This record gives sequence, C-alpha cells and structure tokens, in this order.
Amino acid sequence: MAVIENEKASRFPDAELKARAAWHYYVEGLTQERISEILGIGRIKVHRILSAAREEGVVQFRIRDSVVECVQLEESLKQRFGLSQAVVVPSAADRSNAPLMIGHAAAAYLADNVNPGDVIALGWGRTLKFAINELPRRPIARTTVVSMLGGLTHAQPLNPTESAWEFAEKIGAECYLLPVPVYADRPEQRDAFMSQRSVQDVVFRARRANIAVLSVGSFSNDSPIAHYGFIKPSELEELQAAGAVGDILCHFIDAEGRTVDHEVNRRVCAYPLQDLSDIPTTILVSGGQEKIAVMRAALANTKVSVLITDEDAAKGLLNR
Amino acid sequence: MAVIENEKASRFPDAELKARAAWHYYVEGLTQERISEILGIGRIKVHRILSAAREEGVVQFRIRDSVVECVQLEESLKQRFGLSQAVVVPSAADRSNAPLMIGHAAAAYLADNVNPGDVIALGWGRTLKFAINELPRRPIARTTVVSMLGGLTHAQPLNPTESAWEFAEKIGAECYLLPVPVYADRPEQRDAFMSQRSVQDVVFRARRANIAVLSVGSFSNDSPIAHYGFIKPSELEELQAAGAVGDILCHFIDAEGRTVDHEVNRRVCAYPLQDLSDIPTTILVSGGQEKIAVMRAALANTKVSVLITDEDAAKGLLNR
DNA sequence: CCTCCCTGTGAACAATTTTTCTTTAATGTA
DNA sequence: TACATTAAAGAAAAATTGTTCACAGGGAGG
Repeated sequence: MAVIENEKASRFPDAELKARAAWHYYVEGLTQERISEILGIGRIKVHRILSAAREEGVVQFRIRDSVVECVQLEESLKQRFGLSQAVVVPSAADRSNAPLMIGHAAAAYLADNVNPGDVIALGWGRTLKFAINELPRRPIARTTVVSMLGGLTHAQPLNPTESAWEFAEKIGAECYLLPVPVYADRPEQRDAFMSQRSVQDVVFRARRANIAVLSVGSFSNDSPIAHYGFIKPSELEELQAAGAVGDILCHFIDAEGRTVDHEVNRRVCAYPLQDLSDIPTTILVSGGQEKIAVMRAALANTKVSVLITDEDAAKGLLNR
Repeated sequence: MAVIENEKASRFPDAELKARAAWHYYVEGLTQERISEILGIGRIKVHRILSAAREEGVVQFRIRDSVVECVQLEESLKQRFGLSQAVVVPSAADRSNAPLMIGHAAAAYLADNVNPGDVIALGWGRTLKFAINELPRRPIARTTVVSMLGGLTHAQPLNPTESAWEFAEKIGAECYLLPVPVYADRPEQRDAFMSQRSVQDVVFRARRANIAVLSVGSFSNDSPIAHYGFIKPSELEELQAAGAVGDILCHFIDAEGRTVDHEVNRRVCAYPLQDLSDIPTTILVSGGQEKIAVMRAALANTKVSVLITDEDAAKGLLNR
C-alpha cells in the first residue's frame, strides 16, 4: 500500500549497458537470455537492467495512433474551456496509475513544445514527476526552469526542488529554485521568507516565464500533500470544512477556484496564484476521477491554455 | 529460413483497440490478462492485437541514451567521409536483424529531419522498408515523395512503389512513382520506357528533391535483389566477375563506386546514379557486415551527407 | 441443403519473464 | 580478527507471455 515509493535502491549506473540491452530487447526483439549471452552477464541482470531502463525513462514507448474517443473529448474540452490545446489519454485501469499515463502524455507534449529560449515555471505533483522522468534528455538551448514552489525538508523523491532540477537537467536548462520550505511554520515566517531578496528574485523570474506547467492536488488520501505529514490531518479537515476541494500550487481552493481563507494558505511559500495570469501559456497536467472537482475549480479561476488529462477526468469535466 | 516474409495474414483493422491496448500494456504496465478483462476480449486476442501494434509501428520504442562507442564511431565516420551527420546503432546480434535496427534509427532520424516543403527522393531496400514502417504517421505540410526506382510486377510487400506510397501516406505527402518495371527485359526497352514523358516528369521531380534517402544492396543471398528472381543467378555471377560489389539504386557498382559495364545496368529503370549529386542532402541507410564493401564503394563515388548504419559496418568502414 | 473453405477463437502447452528468497561477496566497524 | 551491514548475484518458484492446434460458426459455391 505504499503509494509513494522511495527511489529504488538498486540503480544501474551503466548507461551503456542499459541502452544496449534496450536496443536488443525492444528493437531487435531478442530474449533476455540471448542478451545475457551477448553482453556476457547473467540473465537476471539483464532483466534488472531492462527494468531500470524503463523506470528511468531510458526506453520510451510512443503510441502512434490516438484513440478516437479521446480525440473527440479533446475537441469538446477545447471548446468548453477555451483551451488552445487539449490532450486526452485513455484512463488507467488501476486508479493509481493515472499519473503514469498522463505524465507520459505530458512528457511527449513538452518534448514537442518546449523551444529554445523558453522559460518554464514549474509546479509540482506526482503526475509532473512522471512527466519529467519520461522527458527525453535532449538539450534545448537557452531554456530556464523556475520552481514555483518551495522545497520539502524531507521526502526526497517527490519534491518540487528535485523535480525542477531534474527537468532542468534533462533539457540543459538553467534552474532557479525557491530556497525556502513550501510551508512555513507560521504566517509571519512565510512573509519573512518571501520577502527575502533571493526569493523575490526567483519569483520575479517565474513571473516572466512564458510557460507554466502545473498540476492540481485533491484530498484523496494517497495524494502526496496529504500523505506526507506537512499538513496536519486536522488542518486538512478544516480546509475541507471551509470548502476547499484541493490545491493548486499548494494553495487550497474552493469549488470556484478561489483561495480558501485558512491559515495554511497564509503559510505557503509559492508563486502567487493570481500572478499565473502573467504567464502566457499555462499547461495543466492532471487527471483521474478524484481530481475532477479540483480541476474544474482550477479551470474556473485560472487561465489555462493547455490541458493534459485522461478520459475519466475529461468526461467528468464535461458532464456538468 | 524465409527471409522475406509476406505481409502477415491476420491484421487487426481496429486502430482503437490497438492504441488502447498499447497504452495499457506499455505505458500503464498492465498484464495482458488484465487488459483482456478491461476491454472485454480474450487474453489471446489482446496478445495478437499487441503483436500487430508492434509490427505496424503503432507502438514505437525510443531509446534515450546512446551507446558511448556508437557516438565515437559517429564522430570518426563524419570526419573520415566528410559527412554532415552520422548515426550509429548497436549491431544486431542476429545478422538478419540488422535492417530492423538500422531502420528503427532511420525512422527516428527522418521523423526529426523532414520539414514542411521537403521533396524526398526515395530508394529501396529492406532497411528502408523497416524505416518507413516505423515512421510516425504525422502529416508534414507540402511534402513530396518521389520514387527513384521502377516497380516490381510481383513481390508486393517489398517493392519500391509500395514503399514510396507508404512513406507518402505516413507524412501526408504527394507521391510520384515511376510507372515502369525496375528492370526492363532489354536495354532498348529501358530507353523507350525512360524516354516516356510521364517517366521523364517523375525523374525531373526527383532531380529537384532536396533529400535523397537510399540504401545499398549486397550480393549476400538473402538480399532481396538476389532473392526475388528478376536478376538471373547467372547474371549475378557475371556481375560479380565484372567486379561488382553490390548495387545502389539497382545499379551495380564496383569497389570504386563506378557503374559496372554489364547489360543489367543498361536495363535498369531508375534515377541516374550520377544525378544524385543534384540532390543537396543524401541519406544513406545501410549496415551489417555484408554491406561494408558496397557501402565503401557508394561512399567513394557518391556525395553522401548523412549515414545511418550500425557498429559493425561503421567499424568495417573505418578499418581500411 | 450440404460441403468446403475461411476466419476467428480459445484451450493447452511451451517459453519467457518476473518475483522472491538465498547465497555470496564486499566493505566498514569494533 | 571477528562481526555486522549492505550490495550484488544466483536459483527456484510463480506469473506472464507466446505458440500451436483444434474446433466452431458462417458464408460461397455446389
């Protein structure tokens, strides 16, 4: 039941082997045993290398044809929410795999749509993590990645800071991070943090981004924001009682997309929600049944240009 | 031992199912049994659909990291043969899979390097067939594909005409074909064919292409040119005796890349070899041990700008 | 109305892949 | 040196995938 796994203990650092094995297995169609002979290593090691290659996004799967129904949903979404583009992928059969599927599509989208010189303001979430993971490692000139969120003190693997860094590394971008925790202990501290010159500088850079990539979080209990302990369960209940349906950039919002009046929202160290409108292109990457409410809220009060989601969410959003 | 297979008998026309199944299997990582439950079809059918999806290039595998040694070979090739670009992939473990591997790389290259407005002059070969098969089906505006070779009367699956058509369809290009057999029965007939207005028109279009994509053939007996019967075994022997090391655009050439003086070369209905220099970018897609000699010959006497090959061939070409 | 193919399907079996658990080796620590 | 602790490799079992074969409709032609 561990929803958020730590980084796999065993990593194979040898990119050479991973690439070679992947070629033989996926492209040539050899059996793992055969590959073990060729590479002169144990059969099981081949298997482990291939697993690592998949997990790390060294091999990527691209599905050429899209599903008819998804294309129809894309059109409807564009029309309904005034999007410039929409991407809808089939829903994951296992609920918990939604981030995987949507992340995959997001990676493909970003690979095609990030251009030299772009400045990307980055949010946070499991879906985004998957997307970044699958992003091809190809440098794009003069790009910049700016994190819109502070970092977590614990919880390495799923961390705004970590994600931004990984993204930047993949595309050879400069990387700017908010050197503060995502939630300060108390509102006054937040204000102190945010007024720091270095923080203001990063926020300023984010404001000048031309692409914002973000996700929304729900209250389902496998949501990372709930799963990690940095928001107390009691606070989560209070937020829900106050009408919150989820969070965007770690700000909790109600069904109309407005920031809920609660102390937690005064402790968050992040790019200000209302300033998202300063960024020309906003890409919202989220999906799955349980995100429908938040997504609707986010779409209501945030100018989203591109929506990357799955069938379930698309249908949910369209069924008023 | 059937080297050149006919098109698989069983095709699944339902692109919807293929795409859905592929998503669940490759992206979400479900088991085939699970997918069968979801889609409400038998497990075995899922398996067959997935096979079809792979064969038809509906799912594609992309390997992100390249192999260090291959990168080094690419550099050496560029320098040695004055190429503007080189792509080297790991060699297939099973000799006969070389076209698969190289074709895969060629597809990736073409997908990234064909731009709107391009006119592509196309050669022929098993490797090219695989490349075309894996090409993503994405329209590229105002493109044109021109076949540089006549067609075969039999042998549907591996046919210059067929290949050109498939290529054109994939990228939404206009398609021009040479409406003559690749080898006329007698030289005078060839001249008659080639002087036809319609033929001249296509050749003219090819001459104005900006990209030529071609392959070379060797005398190994699984080579399509030998395998199909349109060159008699006795003629093949004569050609070899006359110093031919293989063919390029169905012209047989000697080790220096010059057209061998033999009747067969006077019967070929194809774009003239020496006119390749009129096309700014020439991409040579070939590899495998047995192609080294022809490739060297082709490189010696044809201005090749991009070479897509495998480790074996790369090493062979560099080891003088 | 009855064959004869032809196609699609599933069952049974074989091969491969994946997981789990054990063993081995390696490294650091008292 | 002995003792942990951890990482890597392997063997065996379990699960999944791939192949083969036989059978059930369902037209087309007799």
